[in-house]
Amino acid sequence: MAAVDLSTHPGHLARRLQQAHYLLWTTMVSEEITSPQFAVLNALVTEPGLDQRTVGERVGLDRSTIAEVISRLTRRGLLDKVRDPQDGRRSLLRLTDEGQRTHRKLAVRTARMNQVFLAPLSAEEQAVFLELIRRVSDAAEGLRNPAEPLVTQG
Amino acid sequence: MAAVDLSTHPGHLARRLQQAHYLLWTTMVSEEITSPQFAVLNALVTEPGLDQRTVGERVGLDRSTIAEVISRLTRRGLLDKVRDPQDGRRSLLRLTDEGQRTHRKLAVRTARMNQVFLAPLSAEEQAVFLELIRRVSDAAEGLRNPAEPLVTQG
DNA sequence: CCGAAATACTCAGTGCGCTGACTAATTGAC
DNA sequence: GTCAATTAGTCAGCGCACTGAGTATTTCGG
Repeated sequence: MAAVDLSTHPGHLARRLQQAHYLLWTTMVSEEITSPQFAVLNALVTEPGLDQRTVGERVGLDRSTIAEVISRLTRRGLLDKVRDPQDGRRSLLRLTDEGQRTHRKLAVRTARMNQVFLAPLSAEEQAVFLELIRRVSDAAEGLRNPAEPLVTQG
Repeated sequence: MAAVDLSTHPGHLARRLQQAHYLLWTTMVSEEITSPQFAVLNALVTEPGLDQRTVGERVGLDRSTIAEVISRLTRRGLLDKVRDPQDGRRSLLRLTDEGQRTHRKLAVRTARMNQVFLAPLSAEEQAVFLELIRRVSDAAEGLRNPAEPLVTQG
């Protein structure tokens, strides 16, 4: 008794949504390169030479996870990783030619996949969908760091 | 060049949404019991005595993952697992008293958390949000099993 | 200049999520 | 009744995601 209807729980739905996306990704985009890995490649297309931490920030991965993702991409030869001569703490990242090619190829497939994924929604619904997810995520993200409390009441 | 704007990619947003939810869950609901674990408890409140595979189906977890989740819940003493005397392949699951109590407690907190999570949206937006996620997930899920092709054209 | 604080990264540990290969039990065709 | 197919669950392996502890490097206060 007193069980809950999970289909009204955004967290549960978010998990299901991600699983659905994973499924579509592996069938329509790539079985080798994952969606987070593609996100990293994409970040480095825009800003080559970023350090590891910043890439993680761009794509929304913490220090540990980004380290693993990068190690896999490096192993596959899609990425070069060098110590920053100016700051020995940093690792600077750059796509290899192979990484560039892979990004281009997957970008095309990803666009197709997104169309299929969103096909059940009308064009207006698609826009609303993306906007609502963004707003909810951003707001929750904001709760993370109390962002230097404007006035420490009391 | 030719980089893509990930904020228009539902998969990327889905991942961020789940991370945001994870964050809120651990701070507002429980650091011990995870959201998928709660989903399992919840399924067994409604239908005690379900077998492992069916529970997985109810909450959307594959055979391997559900096995791990159940093993953790069993270790914590929230679940009892017994071989089905009628069918020796099955494991039948049932909440312990402790499991019942835990479910009740977390159900309350989860409701509060959902309110906070969805607070950035108006009431109508919240309804739309949940409905759109459901439609997209269900549709993608449907692509999984071609559902016995009606007519094998050709 | 020197020591403390901050910063970038690594490592160990936990948990979710998937696949493919395997085992054990049941069911069904014959 | 026997053998093949199906079904439930386990196990190994990969990958994402987080925390907390530890290391190396830089920066900053004095």
